[in-house]
Amino acid sequence: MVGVKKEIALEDISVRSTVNRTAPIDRVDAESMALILKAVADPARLQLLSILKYAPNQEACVCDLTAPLGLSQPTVSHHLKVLADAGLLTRERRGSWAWFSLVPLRLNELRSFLE
Amino acid sequence: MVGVKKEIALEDISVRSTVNRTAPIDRVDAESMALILKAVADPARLQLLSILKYAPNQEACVCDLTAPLGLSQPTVSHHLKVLADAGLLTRERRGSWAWFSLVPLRLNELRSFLE
DNA sequence: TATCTATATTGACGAATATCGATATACAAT
DNA sequence: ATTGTATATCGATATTCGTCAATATAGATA
Repeated sequence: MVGVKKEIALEDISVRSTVNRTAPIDRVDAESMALILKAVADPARLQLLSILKYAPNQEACVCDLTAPLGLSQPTVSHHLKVLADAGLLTRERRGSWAWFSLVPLRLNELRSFLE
Repeated sequence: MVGVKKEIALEDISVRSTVNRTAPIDRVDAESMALILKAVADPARLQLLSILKYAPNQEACVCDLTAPLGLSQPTVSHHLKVLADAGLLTRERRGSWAWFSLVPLRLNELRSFLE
């Protein structure tokens, strides 16, 4: 498994985590939630989410995001991919640009998990 | 700075993160929030928080936590320290035992940050 | 005191992560 | 086709993280 990138299977989280709990989560559910939380638990990625939230149409392209973060273009691209893989952003190509948007439903899952 | 353990300064987060935002968070605030999110973004620590939530009095000692997690005692102790350093748990000694409790206020900060 | 038990700390290890420069790819426009 | 721009991927590196075995510490009890 060396060098194999882990992608998040969205179904793993979406269904089980939103159930009203009556008992502690098991390891499987905990690992699913940890995946989405890890995606958010980074200062650069928190800034990206926050910038998108306050952006017109809640969307932006990579070129608008490198400057406010003070990070290189590859690094910003990497963080956007992590967020997209976690289902928190969607990516849409328009000409040369890649536009990223928030996925409110996914963010709600995060919120509702924390009750 | 090699080998120096980072501890979270609770004041850094508690004040600024609960303010109603009108603009994207800056790097400093993002780093503060990332600290508490990192503490939560681990399957073992999510299980610990969840177990405590459903425990009588929302508290438990280390000896009750190693078995359900399937991890060694030092590892569980480590995770509890991470959560306590993030202000999410309090530790109280009673005789030989160390009892850990949830800090609801701190968990609310986490929730309210995600709006 | 000595001993037992519960918890914390240390030291080490492999795995994962954040970052960048260099490069590849995709698309647009000449 | 060529050139230019925007984005993605690759390769490397330094750092952080999760885990355990071994050990240390704290407190209870004999």
